[in-house]
Amino acid sequence: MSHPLSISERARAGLGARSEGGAPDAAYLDGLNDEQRAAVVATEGPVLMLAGAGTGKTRALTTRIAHILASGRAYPSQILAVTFTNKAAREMRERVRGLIGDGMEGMRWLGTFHSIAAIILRRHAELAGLKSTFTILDADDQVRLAKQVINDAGLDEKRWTGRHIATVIDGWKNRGLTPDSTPGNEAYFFAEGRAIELFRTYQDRLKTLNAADFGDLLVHNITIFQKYPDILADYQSRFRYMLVDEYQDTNVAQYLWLRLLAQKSKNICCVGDDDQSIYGWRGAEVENILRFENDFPGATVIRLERNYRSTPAILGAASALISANKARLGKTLWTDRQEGEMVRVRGIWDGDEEARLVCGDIEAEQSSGRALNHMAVLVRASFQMRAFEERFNALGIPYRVVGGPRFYEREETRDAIAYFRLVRSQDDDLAFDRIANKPARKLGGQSLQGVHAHARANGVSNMTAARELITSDELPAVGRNALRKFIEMVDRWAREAKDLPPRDIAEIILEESGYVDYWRHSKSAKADSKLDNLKEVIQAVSEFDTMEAYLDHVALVAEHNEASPDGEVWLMTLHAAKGLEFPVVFLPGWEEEIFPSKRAIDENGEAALEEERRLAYVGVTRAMEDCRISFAANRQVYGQWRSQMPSRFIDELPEDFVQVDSQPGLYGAAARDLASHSRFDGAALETDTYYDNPGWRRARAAKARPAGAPPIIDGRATTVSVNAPGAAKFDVGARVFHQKFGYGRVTEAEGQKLTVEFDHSGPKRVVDTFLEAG
DNA sequence: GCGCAGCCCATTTTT
DNA sequence: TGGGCTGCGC
Repeated sequence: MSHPLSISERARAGLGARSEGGAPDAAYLDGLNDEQRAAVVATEGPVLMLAGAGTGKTRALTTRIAHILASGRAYPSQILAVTFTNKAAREMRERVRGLIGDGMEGMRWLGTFHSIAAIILRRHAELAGLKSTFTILDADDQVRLAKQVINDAGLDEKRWTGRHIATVIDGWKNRGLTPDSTPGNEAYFFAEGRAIELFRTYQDRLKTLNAADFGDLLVHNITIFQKYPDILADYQSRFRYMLVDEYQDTNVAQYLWLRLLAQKSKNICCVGDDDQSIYGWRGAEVENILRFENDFPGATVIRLERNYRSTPAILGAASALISANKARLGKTLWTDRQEGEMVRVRGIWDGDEEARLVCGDIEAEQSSGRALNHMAVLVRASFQMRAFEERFNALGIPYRVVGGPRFYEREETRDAIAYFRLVRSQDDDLAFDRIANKPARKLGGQSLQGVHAHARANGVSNMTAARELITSDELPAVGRNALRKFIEMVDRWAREAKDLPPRDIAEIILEESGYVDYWRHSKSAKADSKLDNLKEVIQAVSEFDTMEAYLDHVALVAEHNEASPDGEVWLMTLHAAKGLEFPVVFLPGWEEEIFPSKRAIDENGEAALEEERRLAYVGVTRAMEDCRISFAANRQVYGQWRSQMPSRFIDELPEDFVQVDSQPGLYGAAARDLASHSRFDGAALETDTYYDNPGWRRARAAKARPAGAPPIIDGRATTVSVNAPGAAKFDVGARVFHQKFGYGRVTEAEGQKLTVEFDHSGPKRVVDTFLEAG
């Protein structure tokens, strides 16, 4: 393959004669700070741009692209710019367009890792044993396929779930492994030691289905690059400049892919923030960014540390928090802003109360003129959302949950797409299975089992098996006729698809298949919205020139632009909040076992704890003006009341930037007084600042600390001491009483934290201040 | 096919 | 606690 430089491409890019040397005084450099400017003009050789939260990294990145183009270093088609999300890709495209005007059509290598890898793989599909029309499977298909593989292997599907094996296989692919290169010892614990065998079967099945899953897109690329040096060389010389966004989130496969491509030009600029690496559990390797200077010798490292987003208190709190991590490159965010509120930390009696107070704050902000969409509630896990949703509904506060079930994951959209997939690629058994009898067309379990058995016995796809079966008498006449009709339909659509625009063919398929009628006649309450969604599908299809393009879009751009009205409070997980910013941010549920998540730590120990801490850092740095952290002393989790400890992250916040508004005595001597009330009036507590003054804090700390221990002197203490260590008031064996759990006996004491065997609710960990002598 | 009872489980989820 | 899945009975 050759890559002639088209003149029109140059013209579109607005390029004059190519000139060496940049134009450091060009207008687009105006308004950049020194570091940003350095990151823009350091075009040659490897560059690591360590860009802290809110430091204008996208601006630097897009200006860098503009600079490369404007200085004639490369044509748009010679720049590879990869992101993780479509949203980021879109934003980058728009912003580069804003800088250079036209010429963006030539920038065809700006996209997500997966979309770019898919383009490359389609060009060389046969080298990976696929046809260029291969289908891209989504996560759901992967699980279903994995399930089939487990069943075929005769393993117990309950013991080894499809999801489990799919996750294991995905993990290997994230590391760039194939069945041949996966170390044998890794499979030992999975599926009776047969995991690699399952991996191999899974890959064989994919080939038969003419399909690739997400991981394959990258792994096939890598395999092809390694096996065919001429192809690799071709891309190496094409991509003169490479830019990578969110480098801290790259997995091994992506790293290998980048390294192969960058070997020749070495002009690779990776942008990221090790402190915001929160996808380790999905295969992201923070080490990639930590190791950058070793991987790319002679690399220039540029730190963007000037923050344009947040107040000094927010930055101070975030910086102190993240400094507890060991595995980091180290950055210090600063701002020249002076003004701003302290970060507020509030300890609250229980989870419901927390939701009430947060929503009360939101209403108060709203009535003082703050727009609802300038506020966000960020939680660790989605189960925490319910309390807030209930409260929002009760108060009539409009809110928006980010990240719920997505358009392309809904049943009806997936069904519709399965029809399209089958028409395009009749080997797509997953699509076949999904819709062969949906709507019911008398293709019951018997007939389909017959199809499967025949397909497996002859090593052919379900469609092919079906074709063969209708000419034999292996199936009962009813099934045979149904199958024949089904095949005829699919064949007819496939013929029509050659001549008709995708929108028309989509409509024909959905109508003639009876799928639309299926929902029209459905008594389900959801039928109307399903029908609306099907219309949406057709609408979406009509925006594409070919069905192939639409299907790729669906697989790779699993998002759907839905109207996003203003005037709604945002409610989402911390993960979903990455990359966003809000004037006011609420961070509830900062309690041990919830945040940091117990499960994460159980699974991954210290590394997971650091990742949880990065998540906390991401949360705090989303706030522009006002950050309000809270924790509850009691919380219902899975229907059980639990006594909660404040998160260790609370203790890591610096006192200088934090104002504590704990409800009086939650973790101090007044706990019993407090506990004797049946409820707390949120409004009263909010104005109750009596307990929030240094004297009270000192008194509280003094009461809590063991006799003889030095007092905490105000101003000297470096952390917030809501959780000051102290001696337990009760000895092991003591009878105690707790407001929620009743009577019990102390079985273990560790500082103020006691384990109590309650007579009726079993063993619990509680803080001694909640207990009275029983 | 459907409806219901019982059972199990329960982070995060860019593509 | 509650949702999602399964298996059973019609």
